[in-house]
Amino acid sequence: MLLKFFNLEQEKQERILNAATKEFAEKNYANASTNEIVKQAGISKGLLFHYFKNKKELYLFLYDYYLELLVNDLFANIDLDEPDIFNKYRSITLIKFELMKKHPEMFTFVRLAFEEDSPEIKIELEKRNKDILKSSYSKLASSIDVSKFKEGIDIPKAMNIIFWSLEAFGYQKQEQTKEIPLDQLNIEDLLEEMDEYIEMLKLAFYK
Amino acid sequence: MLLKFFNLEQEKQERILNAATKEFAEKNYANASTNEIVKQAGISKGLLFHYFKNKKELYLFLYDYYLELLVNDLFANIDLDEPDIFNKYRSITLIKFELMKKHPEMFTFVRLAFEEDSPEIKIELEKRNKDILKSSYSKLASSIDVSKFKEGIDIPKAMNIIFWSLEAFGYQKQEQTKEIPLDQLNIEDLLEEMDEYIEMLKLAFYK
Amino acid sequence: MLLKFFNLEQEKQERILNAATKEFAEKNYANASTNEIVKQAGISKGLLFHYFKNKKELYLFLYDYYLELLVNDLFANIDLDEPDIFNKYRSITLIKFELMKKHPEMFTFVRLAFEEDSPEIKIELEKRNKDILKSSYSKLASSIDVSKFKEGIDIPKAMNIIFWSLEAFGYQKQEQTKEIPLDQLNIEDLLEEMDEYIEMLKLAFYK
Amino acid sequence: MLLKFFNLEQEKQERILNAATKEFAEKNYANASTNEIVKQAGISKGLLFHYFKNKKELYLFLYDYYLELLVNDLFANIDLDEPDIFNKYRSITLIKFELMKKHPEMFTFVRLAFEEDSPEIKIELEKRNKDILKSSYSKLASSIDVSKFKEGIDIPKAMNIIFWSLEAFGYQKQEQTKEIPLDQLNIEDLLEEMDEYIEMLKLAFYK
DNA sequence: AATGAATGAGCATTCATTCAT
DNA sequence: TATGAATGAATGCTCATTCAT
Repeated sequence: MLLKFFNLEQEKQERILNAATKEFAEKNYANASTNEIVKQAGISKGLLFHYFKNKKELYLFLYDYYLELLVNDLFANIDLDEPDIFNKYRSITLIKFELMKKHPEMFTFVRLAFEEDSPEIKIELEKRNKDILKSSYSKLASSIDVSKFKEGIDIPKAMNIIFWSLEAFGYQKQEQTKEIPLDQLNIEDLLEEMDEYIEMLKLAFYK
Repeated sequence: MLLKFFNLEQEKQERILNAATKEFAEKNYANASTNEIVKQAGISKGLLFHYFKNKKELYLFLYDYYLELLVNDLFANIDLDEPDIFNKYRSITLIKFELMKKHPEMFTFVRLAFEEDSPEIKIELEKRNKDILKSSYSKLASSIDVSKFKEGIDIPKAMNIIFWSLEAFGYQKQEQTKEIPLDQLNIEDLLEEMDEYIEMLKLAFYK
Repeated sequence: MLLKFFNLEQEKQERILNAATKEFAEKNYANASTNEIVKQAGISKGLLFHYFKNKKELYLFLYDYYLELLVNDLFANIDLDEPDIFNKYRSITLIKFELMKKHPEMFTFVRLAFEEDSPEIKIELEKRNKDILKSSYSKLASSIDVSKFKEGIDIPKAMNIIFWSLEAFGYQKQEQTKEIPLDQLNIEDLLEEMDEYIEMLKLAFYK
Repeated sequence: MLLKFFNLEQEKQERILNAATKEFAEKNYANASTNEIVKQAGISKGLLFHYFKNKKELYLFLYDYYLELLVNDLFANIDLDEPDIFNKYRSITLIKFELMKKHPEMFTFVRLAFEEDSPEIKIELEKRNKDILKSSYSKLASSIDVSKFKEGIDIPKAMNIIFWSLEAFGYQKQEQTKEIPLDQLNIEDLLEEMDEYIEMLKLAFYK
């Protein structure tokens, strides 16, 4: 059913995708207006609903589309066999910030999607996330060399602490840099601060 | 201007508050319908707007009302002079979960408020939060006995890791217990698991 | 039925009258809000409708009240026996402008009433005006010394031209002076210009 | 943006225009109900706002539409080079009454517009009128042959008197004929009476 | 006399979606 | 494939008026 959409000329596809992404990223699902989307995309009302049977499907299509893109980019750039969890997490963060710099609208869209409250959407989103996150997580956790951890430590819990701390650090930075124009975002500085946290966590949990 | 509302008979006040809280907690600000609220509260269209000049004021009233309630409850039940950061944080969590059990709708409302995207609301919310959070945080951090921390450790960073980890733990549990009927929520078990994390963090950062 | 109102303490009567006059003068009948009136008057919703059974009756009461006041003032200050139509009209204009200076709100109210479009009101207003205007006109026209007019002239028509011209002049001035603060209104200047028109009309129609 | 509207089938355009004109002419801007308009026009709520983004734009569209129509009709039927001010004014009046007979609702609408009090509208209307009236007036006054006026007379003032008197005459007649079914309006009689006024004014101001 | 809580029909406007062309 | 006219339920909100106290 969505093949139809991909048969459209590339350029029109992009206009539609960009317009929709922007609108959803600015307003969230419920507040976004299909009217605004078609206006921005320069297409007719009918056409949008020709390709996407309703607003919900359009939204979910975008979500799937970007999530795949994100995951692909992630796995393309990461060394899955990296045994050190800190190195691994460090590169994930690096990739994330670079993506954020390259595709800010997509990034905001996806982040907003995680906070989506509209009941119709929420359920669908959670379904998708459960699978994705579980499989991604296991891929990331798989090759970790647990022998580096101190003896007697509860390794899953330790990894949770590491994960939560670095995630929270990243989120905090994202919030702080929201006002800063993205092209001035200095990734070097970010990583430097992150490394200090990593050092502390290493000291805590590594032999 | 809001004194008017408090002069209403207790029972009607509650009906209105409950109906509004529920609606906002289920749908967020933009999606919530004042129509639905009055229907649920069993009052007329006009009455709602007699007491709250518009949807925004109603929402913000609820937010202020609950935030005060939350903060009061917190500071009434916490020992501010407790010098051990873990003990302190542990009791905060305990209070939070008990509040959640007692006033689940209020809790969801406030949590949702933090993720609110509607621009008109967001700004107002941020104004309120900046003050509240800053003052609350400083009250909580004030009496902490830093002499318990290992020599040479970056204490603010360590406290961040502690804060982030326990916060994330709480959040994760909240998510997991969302499906569970709240009256079956076993706080004992939660605390037990939390204590394991606390133990690990103590080992990591305390002398 | 309105006796009730006049039994109120003087000061409250005035507060109500002033508030209502101001509101109607600013917004016209349909747009005026009884809510705003009671707020301005510092009385309760119920009281207003205790004294005036509805908005319409309040409006019409004000109209009657002011029209009588206006007509009384006019006839108290004018020499009805003045035989020269120009002198007579000149003094009417003088009185009008002085009234306008003294009671601007009342004046605006009455002027607006003449342009009222709300169907319910319009009919009532027209009923009142027909009587008032007819009787006033005849009083004004009665003592006029027609012997001053040129022979062979159609006197009623000539008086129409005089009446229309001076009325239009007054209206035009009123429009022009709308922006000027009323206390700076220079009546001398107005009369001087008016006298030039009067001179031309005398030349045209008088012997 | 309004081209959309003109692409509608003629008949539906007219139904909408007529319904709106009638409603505004009967009730003025603030009191007119878009609900009533769509009901009268036999269209859906949404459609009206598909073509006119809000009530204000609809109103202003009608105003512009009719004013242009009026002005065009006027200038198409009037001899701009007619040097005699009375002849010129006489034909204007003739055209006006014929228009009134042909399009009574439009006429009432425009007349009412001049008395509009709603602030949002008033400003827009005044903007439009300032230009129109100025340019129209100058076109009408341009070719007047002032050599016909008596020596020593203040010509602008004389022209004011002429203008005011004939305008007032027209207005009075309009009021009087309001109750009369328009198709019985006898323009001949009107002109005859008008000519008597004209004769008096000529006698007064012409050599 | 005086209050102000309560009503509910009414308002303008928005919106996703359908469908004839 | 593409248009955009058309729908009508739903939205937040206002208002004059009533009525128990």
